[in-house]
Amino acid sequence: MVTLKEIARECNVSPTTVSNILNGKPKVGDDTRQKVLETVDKMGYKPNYIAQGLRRQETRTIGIIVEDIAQFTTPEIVEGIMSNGEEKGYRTVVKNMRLYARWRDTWYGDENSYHSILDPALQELESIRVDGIIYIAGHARIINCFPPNFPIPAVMTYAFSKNPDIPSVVIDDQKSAYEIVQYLISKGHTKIGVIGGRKNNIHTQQRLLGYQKALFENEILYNPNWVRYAEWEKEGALREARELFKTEVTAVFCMADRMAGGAYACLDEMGLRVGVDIAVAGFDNQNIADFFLPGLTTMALPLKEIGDTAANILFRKIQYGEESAQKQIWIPCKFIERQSVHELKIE
Amino acid sequence: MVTLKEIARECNVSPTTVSNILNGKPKVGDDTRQKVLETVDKMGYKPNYIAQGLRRQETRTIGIIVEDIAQFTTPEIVEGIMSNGEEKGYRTVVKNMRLYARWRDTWYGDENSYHSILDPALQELESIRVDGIIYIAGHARIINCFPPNFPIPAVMTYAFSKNPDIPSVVIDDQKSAYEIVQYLISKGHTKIGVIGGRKNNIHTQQRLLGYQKALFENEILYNPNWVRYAEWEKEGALREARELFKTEVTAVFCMADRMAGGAYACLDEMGLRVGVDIAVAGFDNQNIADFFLPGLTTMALPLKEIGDTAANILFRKIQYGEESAQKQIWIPCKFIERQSVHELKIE
DNA sequence: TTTAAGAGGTTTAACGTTAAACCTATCACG
DNA sequence: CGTGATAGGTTTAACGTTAAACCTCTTAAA
Repeated sequence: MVTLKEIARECNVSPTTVSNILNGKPKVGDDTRQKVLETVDKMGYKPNYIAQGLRRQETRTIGIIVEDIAQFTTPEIVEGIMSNGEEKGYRTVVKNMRLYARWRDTWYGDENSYHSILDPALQELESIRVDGIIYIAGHARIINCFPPNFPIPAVMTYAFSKNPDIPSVVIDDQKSAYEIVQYLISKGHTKIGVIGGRKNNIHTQQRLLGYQKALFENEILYNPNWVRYAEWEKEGALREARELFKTEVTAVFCMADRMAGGAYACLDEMGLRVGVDIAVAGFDNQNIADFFLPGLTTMALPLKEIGDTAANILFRKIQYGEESAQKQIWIPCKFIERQSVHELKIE
Repeated sequence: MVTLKEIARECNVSPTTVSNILNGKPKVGDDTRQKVLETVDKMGYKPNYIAQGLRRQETRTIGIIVEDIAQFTTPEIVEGIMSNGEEKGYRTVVKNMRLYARWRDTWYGDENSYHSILDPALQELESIRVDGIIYIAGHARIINCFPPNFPIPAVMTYAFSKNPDIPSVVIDDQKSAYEIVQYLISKGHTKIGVIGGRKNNIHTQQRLLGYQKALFENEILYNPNWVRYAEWEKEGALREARELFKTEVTAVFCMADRMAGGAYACLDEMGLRVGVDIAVAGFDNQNIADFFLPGLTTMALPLKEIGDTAANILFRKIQYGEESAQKQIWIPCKFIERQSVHELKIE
């Protein structure tokens, strides 16, 4: 590979001059500049970022740690970070922990095995000397990821950090659930079932709060028998839906589109029609939602915005040392209306 | 950050000795080794990969260029590459070109604007001094990506390279299409429609060949009126399905699950039932397929395997300079049976 | 007793770039 | 005519690591 020195020798100038020209420093003659630029082009010189990084003591690289790159929420957050970083001249390195691939059902294994995956990843990002780190959680909860006094600027997304110094950018579960349940109520539904995710999961809890708040504000009594839990999966939701639809509910709020799939399947079994006999609302706007028949009304996760916001916070910290005042940023989801919720006729 | 020198001073040995210990070189005394390792641990030393890379002239990093990280085929290929690379001690850097985000409908813009995106990405990977590059195409075709005599070992996936020196790992469209059409025929269908992707796209062409081959082997006449094209999207497929189902076809082979969604929607409009009145087969096994009602019978793309295979070829080249004998590797898809294809009753 | 072969290191230089300090010729101005 | 400023450079050293060459002491064998 061609180096600065070779360009310098070819042009009879010092390497420093070549470096100055390529970095737009002043104090270079016009003809020298032109000759050097021509030679750079001719010899196909590519700056060596490794050497630059060593000398400048900054890599202009940020690390992204991802619990699972194949998890449907991840790529769009990554995209949000990358397109923000690109504007500011930063590269990105993605480390994939592949948690789901490793522990499909338990998701985080125990704390020890989680750290046996995480620590090498963190180690490596430190060794690459990234200027900052963004962590993308997969199936959120509170994560004990960055140790106290972690030396590299870092931001958590899609989950909260146990280390309170680390800012978190998360979706506003409660508000979003509140909104979609309000919508169900506005369509005349009052007997509204819920199929939630894992029972003690923070998302499930928050969305349940939003549901309760909407009921409360409309003076609808909360009925715990209509609230069921299904581990975020279609099969579980199918199982729970079979029980739920034995009651008099006219609508169901599923906390994931995947689980709405279970509700659809159940209603299909029963010979009932979604959006005619029973209303179904989802959550996520996962790409599957558009393929349901009828289309699934749901809340779209603001994934790109999460990535973008996290990147903004990180870069403010990297570039100006600015600590984010607000440690927890809640981003609202966006309501997507399709055809799975009908107006309830008043008898 | 702690450096080798500081560890060395602390232990009263030379930096070389510390380096030797950390790199498992022989010729170090047991007590020196132990003292150094303890100090490394105590002072929290993290090797500086930047400096290592400069000195060793290898970065143990491979670059992945991705047309679109949010494209559903991409993350799993990336995962395949990463998990292979990780085993061999290689890091990965992902460059996202975001082609789809930029040119939603045209996909590649013209050759010039494509290169105005690609070239900086390639440049950058050269500047990082990656040891090798894998390109992941999004919406495949033949791609003019790596120039002749490109100095870094490279592999193309999901599409062919115009540069014949670059090995390509692609799915075996023809064989896979052949298989699924054979399956339709085995269920008694002979009047089989097709909804293809873009007309001149290489995938469409190859899958059409597979379709024709299956017909031919079963002595079924090819009827061009039953073959329609829909730009890989649901809406187009819905439009084409409305025409197609005016004919006497009893089954349709859709070249993408998304397009099968259009066929389902059309049959729903017509009050016909998938897997009872009309059989539908898809292609991709995109995550949506499992949510169709009834579940969509389709061919699963071997995405992880593509990534894994590409990485193997690349590492053979990087580590042993071994040129891949076979420049084009075809990986077959896997048949996934669900309920969208029924046995045709003989009248 | 001499020699050879290790064990257990150390010293030096280099990877490619650039910050900081330094040098020289030219020109304007009091 | 001397001084200072400026344009247009050059030289040196350093970023953190490691390959290669070198050194010294001990031990065993001839």
